[in-house]
Amino acid sequence: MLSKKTKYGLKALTFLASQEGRTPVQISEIAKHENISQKFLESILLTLRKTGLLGSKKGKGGGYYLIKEPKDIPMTTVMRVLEGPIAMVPCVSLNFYEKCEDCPDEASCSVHKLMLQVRDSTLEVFRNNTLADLVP
Amino acid sequence: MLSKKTKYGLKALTFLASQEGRTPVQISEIAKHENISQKFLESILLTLRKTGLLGSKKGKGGGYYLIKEPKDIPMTTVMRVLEGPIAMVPCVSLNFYEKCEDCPDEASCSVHKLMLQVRDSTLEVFRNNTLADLVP
DNA sequence: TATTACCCTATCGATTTAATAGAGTAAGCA
DNA sequence: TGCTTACTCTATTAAATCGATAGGGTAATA
Repeated sequence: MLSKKTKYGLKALTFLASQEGRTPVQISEIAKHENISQKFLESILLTLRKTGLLGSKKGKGGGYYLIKEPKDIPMTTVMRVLEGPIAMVPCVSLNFYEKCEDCPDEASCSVHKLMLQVRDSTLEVFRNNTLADLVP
Repeated sequence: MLSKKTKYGLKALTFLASQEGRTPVQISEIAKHENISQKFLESILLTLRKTGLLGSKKGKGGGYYLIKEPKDIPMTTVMRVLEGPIAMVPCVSLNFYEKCEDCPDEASCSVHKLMLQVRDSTLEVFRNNTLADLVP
């Protein structure tokens, strides 16, 4: 299940991408427009800034803005920052790999085999979509 | 993230599918072979029986067994029983649809659009795999 | 009729999630 | 300079979920 954090994050990014220029947008404006708890959104935007997806400006006329062009922001990046691993199981994750405790042999694991396919097909979707594709 | 319940359920089903005949297999044997907590596995197998995927036999020589042939058990069915919705968001779920509380218009929702693609690609994987395909 | 093994309910600790509160700090403007 | 605005950070919390465990009940078979 997609977390609210990811959902809100995606909506906020899309909203920023839909702006005319790249002038800072206040948190309160984003929160209001997307029906998001402002305080919760604050922490999400902070994460996105720390990862280098967003920039921020303090003081009057401040807010958050996109650093790169929407078409240069692939969904793989966004999803990994917000949701974490794209794979449904750590043992098939590219960026967050972990061995299963149970499961003596990965190669002969039925779950592994299936989830590998799911990961690849999901990954393809995210690779084929940039932030620009999400803007209505 | 895939729940342990689903993971264990898949492993148990695969193990049953790999058996020679369709004679009942004891819970304890499955649990031991797959490194699963026996009590936890009990509840999982119970679910699978109630859904009609497994049959059970009590008493000496009892246990669980597959009712249908592995090749006639699509992964879509198994995943929906064990994991629930295949979609990452209720508003794009075929079998567990729910409207988002926020989000005034589904058609223009960026998250909706993206998650629809993910659902379709994941669904295709599950439709192309039956239990028989999981057996090593 | 005794044993085996499935069946069911209840509980529990740990973790995660979503949200809230409140204080702190930097930037811009008069 | 001083005030306002708006981002920044820490801490807390309520609720939900997950994974696991315990223990007794019951039906079927040898």
